Amino acid sequence: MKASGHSEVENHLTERLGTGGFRFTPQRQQVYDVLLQKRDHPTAEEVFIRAKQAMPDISMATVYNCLDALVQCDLVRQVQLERGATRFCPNMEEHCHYYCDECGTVFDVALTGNSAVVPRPKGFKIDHYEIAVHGLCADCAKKKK
Amino acid sequence: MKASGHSEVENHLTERLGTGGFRFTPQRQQVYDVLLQKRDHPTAEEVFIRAKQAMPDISMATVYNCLDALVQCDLVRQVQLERGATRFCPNMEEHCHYYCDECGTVFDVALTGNSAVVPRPKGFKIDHYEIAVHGLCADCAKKKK
DNA sequence: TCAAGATTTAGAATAATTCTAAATTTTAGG
DNA sequence: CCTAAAATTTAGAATTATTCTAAATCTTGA
Repeated sequence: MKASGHSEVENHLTERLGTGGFRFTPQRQQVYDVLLQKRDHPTAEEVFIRAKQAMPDISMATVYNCLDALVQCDLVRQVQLERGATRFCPNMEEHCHYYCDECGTVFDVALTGNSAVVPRPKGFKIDHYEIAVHGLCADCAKKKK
Repeated sequence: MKASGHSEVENHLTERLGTGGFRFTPQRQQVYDVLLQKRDHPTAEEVFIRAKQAMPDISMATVYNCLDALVQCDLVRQVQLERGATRFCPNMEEHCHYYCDECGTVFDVALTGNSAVVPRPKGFKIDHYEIAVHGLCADCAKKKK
């Protein structure tokens, strides 16, 4: 099932953009859609390629602009897992990223109540945190054995 | 007090390099020393600049080579906090990184027993994890208020 | 003492991101 | 509806970060 129908997601997007002082634009919607439609933590480059399918004239600079706007609106997270390109993730629930150092796959695992509580050092005002778990995914672990 | 005296750190370095299939070299020692001497999570560029003070002929490619070797030997961690340059950290204890989005300062906070337990998804073989906490450091939080 | 393999080096090449300036779009006010 | 101001988009240049390459140098073990 595709998250295609208008209204809900789109309203959310418009509202959040507005709150952040940004305008709604078709490009921002397109970029957000790309992230929602395939949640494989794409890089900006990959988002660009996918967005071009529906919007052939979109430019790389715009993709970065859109991604940055979405990040500032708390609709999308930036994820840094390795040297090189940043990835983007539209899942705003508390979760960790599991990264396979062998094949590069990334997946989310929700953080439930008791797991992962970070210390609160005096005076530091926490905005958010990112947990990246490195290792071998089930498939690669099996192959290596 | 500087961690200058030979033997201990140096032995550890030699041993770890050996285990990882690497040779001990003065450059690797120098790069490791730079990381130990000022634990402010420098980028490769910063390591390069500092290393050159004691070893003017060292090259950037060597700095990367040394950092990579140290990372593979579990003597150093790579830390990705923002878009852009990777940082390096010689603290191998379990800890989180607190990053001030305003001024860019980074500091470590040890993870004590009860804090931060990541889920163990079936089949995934965890190698290590990185926790990055974003927000405002005490100083910047104060100024903003 | 020598050959093989590892490491270093400078510089070129590539990749990722940011910047720039002009064109376009959108918005609010009249 | 019309217009000026502000935001956004665009292509391409510029910058930054990292990787690659090939030649020179250093180990190391036979």
